[in-house]
Amino acid sequence: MNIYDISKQAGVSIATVSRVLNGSPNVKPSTRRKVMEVIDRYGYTPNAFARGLGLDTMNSIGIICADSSDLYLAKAVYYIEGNLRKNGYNCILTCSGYEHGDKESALTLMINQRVDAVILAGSNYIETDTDRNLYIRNAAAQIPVFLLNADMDCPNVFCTMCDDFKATQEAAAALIDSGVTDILYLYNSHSYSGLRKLEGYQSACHMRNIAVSGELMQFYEGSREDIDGVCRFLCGLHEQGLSFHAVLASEDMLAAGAVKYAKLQGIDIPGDLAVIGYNNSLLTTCSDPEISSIDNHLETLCAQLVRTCISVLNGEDMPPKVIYSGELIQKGTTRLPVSGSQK
Amino acid sequence: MNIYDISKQAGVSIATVSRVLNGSPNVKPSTRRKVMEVIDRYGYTPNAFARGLGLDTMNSIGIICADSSDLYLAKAVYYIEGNLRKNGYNCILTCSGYEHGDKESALTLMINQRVDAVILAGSNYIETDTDRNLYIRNAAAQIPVFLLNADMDCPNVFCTMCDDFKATQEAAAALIDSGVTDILYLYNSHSYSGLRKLEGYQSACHMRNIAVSGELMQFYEGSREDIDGVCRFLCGLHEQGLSFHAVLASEDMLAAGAVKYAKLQGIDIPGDLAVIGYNNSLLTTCSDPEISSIDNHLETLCAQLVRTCISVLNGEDMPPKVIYSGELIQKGTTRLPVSGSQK
DNA sequence: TTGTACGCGTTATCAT
DNA sequence: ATGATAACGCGTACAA
Repeated sequence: MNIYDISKQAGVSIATVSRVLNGSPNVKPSTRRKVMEVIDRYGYTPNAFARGLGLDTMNSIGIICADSSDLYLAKAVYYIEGNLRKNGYNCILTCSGYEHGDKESALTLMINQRVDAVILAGSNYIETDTDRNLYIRNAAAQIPVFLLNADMDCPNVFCTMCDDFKATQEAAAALIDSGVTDILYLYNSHSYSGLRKLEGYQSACHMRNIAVSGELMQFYEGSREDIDGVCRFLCGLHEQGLSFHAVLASEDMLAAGAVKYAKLQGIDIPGDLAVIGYNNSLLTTCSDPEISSIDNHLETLCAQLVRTCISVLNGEDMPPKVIYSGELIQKGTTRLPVSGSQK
Repeated sequence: MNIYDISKQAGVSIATVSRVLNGSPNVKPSTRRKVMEVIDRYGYTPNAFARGLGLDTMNSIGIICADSSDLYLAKAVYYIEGNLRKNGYNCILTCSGYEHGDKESALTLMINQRVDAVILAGSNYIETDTDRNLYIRNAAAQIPVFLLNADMDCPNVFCTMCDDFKATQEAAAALIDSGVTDILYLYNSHSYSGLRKLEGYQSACHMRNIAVSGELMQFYEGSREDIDGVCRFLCGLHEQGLSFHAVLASEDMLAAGAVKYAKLQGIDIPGDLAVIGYNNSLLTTCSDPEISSIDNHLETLCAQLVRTCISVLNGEDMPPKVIYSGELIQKGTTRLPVSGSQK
């Protein structure tokens, strides 16, 4: 069934059918009824490909993330997809992994699919070496690009992010103010936001006149799912004689490992070891005690990102950057006087 | 830049350009080089919409799941997407939620997008009332439908699943054989696989001549993310005087709640309470002790599902059902003599 | 080996 | 208010 068949059955031209289909006001009500009746009878829906060819859009938007099964990214994809669909857009999903080349080819593929826009979810799409971000710049020359939790100055690139620097800085400062001077900063990503968090930690130390020791900034190389690995990693540090009375982690999963470590070593939480995670994910409530964590309001971020996206596609002038604040949610692994987000 | 522009620049016809583009052998090497050179120079890629219109496919497949941020479904989406992409297909993702009407409209939308096939991930797409599965039957009349973890007899519907009945039955039997006669079965879904698991539990009880008490089969109505809610729920049962020395849960999240409950009540795990979850997800390792859980080999399932999908699209004759076995992975919340999967 | 011409199913621009 | 017809850009019979 195509538009010709419908037009014949309804005794009108294809132009009229098209008008009915697209809600044009220039159709006599009786004609509209007649056509609609035929459309309904045959359950006709216009061919999306032909429509796409004519309009040069199929109303679809690409979502690229490293790994949609990652707790945090999964949430992001979910929120973004839902919001986009509410606005009449389809979502083409690609998991690019963390390798540079794969990220680049994922983006190319997406553009060749002729999506209206592309969303890069996760800070890992921006690297410190600006040359390696060139492929995003090139993409932005063709379609608008939206970054979640990453920062890039480039025409047609729009960033929606949480101020990870400030959030981490405040959390670290709160820990210090509570009397802990040896905070272990634990991270597992060199991404843009990974570095911002690290800087936040360092900044807090400087502000409080505490020497930033290299040993207290530990990078965990293991799998993003290996909580036990984190536990072992910390036990290793412990055995090497490294002393720390707080763990500030760039991800909840690392914090969960820290809690396990403390239990294994018989260290009291939060008495002898405070633990703060990041993302305020399901992991924080699964752990015992529940993990204090920085919430970066992902749902709000995603809603805002999609709002920006839709507006840009509608030709509106939009700010290239929107920055939200994070917030420390205290649970069982800290006992800090005030909420870390109130400066 | 379109194919006409390229053909002019290369001094050939569009047919030749098309042949080069699609790797036809009937092109003189020198001509091919000449055309390729122009294509590369302009970075030309064929218009996907026009291609789609002509070929009646854009090589895209719809993935529908209730909630892509759910720990289990997120994994499923990830595995499926990766495998499909390896085979040259794009994935259009939709989260339908758990409401019947929304599931139906999600499927309709997908079909109108003219995807080559649609994958329904999660057992919640098949309901016990067969009338409510009619929309899937209708969809299958148009494109092949692939179900992950659900069972349906219908032409053009292909099911890839784990034998949840058997896995649960074996786990329950193992618990009983270890001396526990009051196993609390905890579940939160009336989906197809949810019921199969419940039946597995009941079957094990029957096999071991244990009366199946309605009180020992508890449905948790709260949020899928509220581990604390589960904990409170169990505390409530405890206060009401319900006695149970094992919890068999249809999902890891419920099991995590059970572990919390035991700790709160000072109940020894696994001594006085054994706990078994389902899915063997990240939650099992976050908990302390780590949670024994039934692994239904999701990655294998997804790989198989995609294999079937690709084969069907290639016109091969494929079995409508493929059923794998689950496997009990013992961790800290049980101490059963042998692996539950070896009967 | 290469080129011509048509079909794919829309939307949009003209007339009428 | 309605109809005829030209794009849209590609793949592909068919012809050469």
